[in-house]
Amino acid sequence: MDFNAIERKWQERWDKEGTFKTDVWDFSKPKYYVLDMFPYPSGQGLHVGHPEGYTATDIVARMKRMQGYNVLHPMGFDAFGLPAEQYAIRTGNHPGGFTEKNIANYIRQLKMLGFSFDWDRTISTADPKFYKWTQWWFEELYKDGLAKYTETSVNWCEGLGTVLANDEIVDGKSERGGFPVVKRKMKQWVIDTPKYAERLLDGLNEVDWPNSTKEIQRNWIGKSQGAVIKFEIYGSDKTFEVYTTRADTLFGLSYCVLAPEHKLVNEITSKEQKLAVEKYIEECAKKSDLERTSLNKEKTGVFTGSYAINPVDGRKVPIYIGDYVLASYATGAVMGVPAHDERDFAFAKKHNLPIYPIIEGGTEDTCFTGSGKHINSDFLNGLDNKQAIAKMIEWLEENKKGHGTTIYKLRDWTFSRQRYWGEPIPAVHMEDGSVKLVEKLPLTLPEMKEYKGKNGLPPLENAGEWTNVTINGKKGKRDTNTMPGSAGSSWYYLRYLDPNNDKAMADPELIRHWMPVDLYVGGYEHAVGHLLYARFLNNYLYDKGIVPVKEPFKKLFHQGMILGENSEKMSKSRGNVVNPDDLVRDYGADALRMYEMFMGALEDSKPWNTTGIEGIRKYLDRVWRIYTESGKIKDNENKNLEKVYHQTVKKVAADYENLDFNTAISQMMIFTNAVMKEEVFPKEYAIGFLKLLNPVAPFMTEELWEKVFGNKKTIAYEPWPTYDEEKTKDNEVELVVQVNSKIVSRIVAEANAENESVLKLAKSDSKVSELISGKTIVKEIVVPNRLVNLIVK
RNA sequence: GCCGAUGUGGCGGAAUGGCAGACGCACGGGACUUAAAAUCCCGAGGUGGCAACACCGUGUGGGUUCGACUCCCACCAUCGGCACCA
Repeated sequence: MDFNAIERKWQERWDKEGTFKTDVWDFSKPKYYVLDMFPYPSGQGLHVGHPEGYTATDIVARMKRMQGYNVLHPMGFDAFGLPAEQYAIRTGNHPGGFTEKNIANYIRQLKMLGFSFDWDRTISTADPKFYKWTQWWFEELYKDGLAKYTETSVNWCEGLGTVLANDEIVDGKSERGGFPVVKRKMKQWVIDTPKYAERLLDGLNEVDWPNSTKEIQRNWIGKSQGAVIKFEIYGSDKTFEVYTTRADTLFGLSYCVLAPEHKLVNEITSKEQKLAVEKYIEECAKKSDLERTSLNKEKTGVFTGSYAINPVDGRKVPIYIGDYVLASYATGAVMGVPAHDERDFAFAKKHNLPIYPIIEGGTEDTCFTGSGKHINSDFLNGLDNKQAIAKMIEWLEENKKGHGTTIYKLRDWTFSRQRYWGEPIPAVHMEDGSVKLVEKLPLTLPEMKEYKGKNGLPPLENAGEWTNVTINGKKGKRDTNTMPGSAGSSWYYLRYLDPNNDKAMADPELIRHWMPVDLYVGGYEHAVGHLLYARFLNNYLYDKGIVPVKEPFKKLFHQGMILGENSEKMSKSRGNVVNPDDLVRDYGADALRMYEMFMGALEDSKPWNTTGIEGIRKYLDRVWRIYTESGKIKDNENKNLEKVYHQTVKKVAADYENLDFNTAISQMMIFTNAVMKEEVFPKEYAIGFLKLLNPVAPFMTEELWEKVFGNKKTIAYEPWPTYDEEKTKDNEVELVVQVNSKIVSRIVAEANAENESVLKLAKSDSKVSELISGKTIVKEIVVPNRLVNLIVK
């Protein structure tokens, strides 16, 4: 069988006949929206990991079509990104051309692999028709006060010459390139995602997502309940606030620490300490995040010369600055209770500060973080931690010294990138310092002679006239930053519904009909970045009445990684990369799809094995021969195959639905193994099985559908086979008989027989009766159709 | 350190609390062939035994249960996430 020729034939046929075009306005059938995370079109083309997730969704899409759903199964390209920009810098060519070429190659490969995408709806985030609407929602966020242009402390990456968001940093280095990242103050566009923190947390309870992903998002949002406590400064009218989850330990206070960047530091530093404090601040500023965290476990700090007054007992305690306190979290100041907090303990030890135990179990020279009764704590004495926290917050609120509060770790979404190849931020900075939005969208990227930024400034600074704008006679300058990669990917799933609409993101009626996405499959690495931003934006669009649901992705699944044959991550340097083009040439797309689905559970990482795909190729050849050469397919019945056929129809559909493709394929193999033993393969079963196999191996099954059964129309919309539950079961079943939980025999009984008769049968078995004779039966256990267990003494 | 996941033959992996190892790969034997490949049939967790069969066996140690890969507790290992978040 010439699988290459067959696959080519059907690719062309599907293309020509528009087999997989979706009429999104056909509301007569139930909808099913099945989506893949769209790829960045790199110069290398697809790697074998891509077809894994794409085959999974394609199988579901194909089955759902046959089950009568109107299926939307689109594909597009996350086309802005660093490699294209670096290519442009290197060659002087526009990154757009490079990107388009890569997209064309991706489309070729995706068609080659037989994915049933509707190619009329494909999108590219770098297309002005698309990013017009990325810019549009940015402007809406600005109007609603959620996008802000402010001076903030940002993650600056010198190596990339740009600012990065928290999720783009791994171990204090940039995710791309691994360059060091430092904190820097810059005027930046940021989006107020923390405003949605609570809702983003709540929404996780509504969605069918992997637990671990939900947990990662919960940790990232980082909800914390505690109290803000207000401290007065001795001999001054200034105050500052600390945040603590352990308000109950206020009686154990021995000092306070402000972050080095805290705005009060200058004002409260005494003359004597000024030099030391300034030196310390300077040292901190120079350190990267990495140095400040991992290399600096020692709790450094400097005394400011000022004292705070403990609001609950009036005692004076010294105020320090120390970089273990983060300016960006909560109030940027903490209270030091060394007796009951490990970090405070380490700090106190280093700086010779007193330790006041206030919970039973604590001492003056240890750190006790457990629970216990409070002591030396006035009105808290005798209470446990939980009661004491509540009581203290009550006291603080009554005395106006503080209040209970909830805070989140989730930070603003840093939205400016100092790059060329991204969506231009549609804002103009006027001479008077105000910001005006660009009214006519899209604001397209200008052509450039030079794509590299100069002197640490964004490349668009060199765009000449493009940057200068006059609005109502007043001069201004365009924002020269571009948006992050996560901007376009935060809403692309809406655009597939209506990719050419120039009046809206998509027609409101279509959004109402098609959202949410029913199944979304993509890599685990997006567990926070993309998946959190998309949820944020969707929630926002929900508030604006644009989207009918808060959560955009009802069911989410992460495919695992395909490792090299040596169980290591595939990489050029390890020399263990396998290429989809080669595999399709040698084994066919059907075999590649089927093998990747058969390797193991979709979510697991699993090593590539060349003999494995050879085995699948042989299996497909065997199926081909059964249909074309065996002469077994006849109109006759064959009772021998009845049960296994109905079981197979049942199991395959259920497994596809649950994305358990490996066991679905096993079941299909069990079925064909049974067919191999028979002389007659009833035509009804042959057709049914072909339909079951079609989602996995679409090319070969289309060919057999035409060649063997003489059909002129595609199999893609043929009704999905049904099964008869009764016929999946045996009339007779074999039961295991145990005596004292040890298997001693097997009996054959009628299916669903009464327990009484099964027991009788079991006891009459010769081996069993031998073992139980002369003994007392203490207990009789019958598991219907499975087992009998007799406990004897 | 905290959170999450995983641990089963030579390998990839199956098993609503009920026959562990389905299905496949690799392997061994056989048929076909002058021969090889392909194909088809058969075998196979480990140990002992000619064999029937016996014993052992799902990371380790306990527990619940008539019965545990499955549930509970503790521990070990691997992977992923967060990490001075007060």
